[in-house]
Amino acid sequence: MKYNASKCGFKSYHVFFRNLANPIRTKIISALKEKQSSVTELAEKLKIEQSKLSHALAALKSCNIVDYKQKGKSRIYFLNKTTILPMLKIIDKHKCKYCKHK
Amino acid sequence: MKYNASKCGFKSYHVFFRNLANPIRTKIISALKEKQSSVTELAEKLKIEQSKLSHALAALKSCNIVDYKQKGKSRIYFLNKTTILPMLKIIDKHKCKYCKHK
DNA sequence: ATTTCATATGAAACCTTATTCATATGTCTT
DNA sequence: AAGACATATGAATAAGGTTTCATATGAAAT
Repeated sequence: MKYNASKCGFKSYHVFFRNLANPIRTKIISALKEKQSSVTELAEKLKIEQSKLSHALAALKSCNIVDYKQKGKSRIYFLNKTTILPMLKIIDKHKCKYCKHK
Repeated sequence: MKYNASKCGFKSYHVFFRNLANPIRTKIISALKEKQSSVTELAEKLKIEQSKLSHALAALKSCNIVDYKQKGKSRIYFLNKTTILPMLKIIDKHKCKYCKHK
């Protein structure tokens, strides 16, 4: 995937969704929902190698889904909760509605 | 992509998002937001060939993003507005916030 | 300024998804 | 039941995304 360097990494809906259409990236989101973390912390918690995480985080950041603050050598990534939490809530509700039987 | 035949086509967020991560599918959503339509109508309006649309609609239906009612020979597809409209609204807002300069 | 720790980046290999097109299925009309 | 119209489906190929791994960059400590 190629990421737009400009401030906003998407012009159309599908580019935003594409960013979320990946298991590693959604795992990162779930983790950051609980607690902001450095790449190393995410790597340990999720058992995902560093380079994969960096790639994934770059993608998420390109659409402003996450951001980070530098803290010493580490980058502490945090979730854009304003956008993402209500979004996940909608999906939970949707799932609930159509997957009652599971 | 393979679609789950069971009622609910996704177990994890990224599968739901993956479904929306495609320009044809988001175009269909935009079209259906305005007006429910048959495949032929969509084909004309969006200038997308029938077979592509059928594939795309099958994907969207697998996650209950659209549904249809049979009407004669045609299938009238309609959007699951309950889920999708608020979702798009969140993205619009997000975009607005980060793309002011564009 | 060198080393160490933390993270990012690039490119090839690999894997997944989309497109295409021929054909099948389904529904109505006659 | 045959024909016409509408949509779906399958499979090969094309297109696109992800993983991997080697290397680069950056920040702090010595």
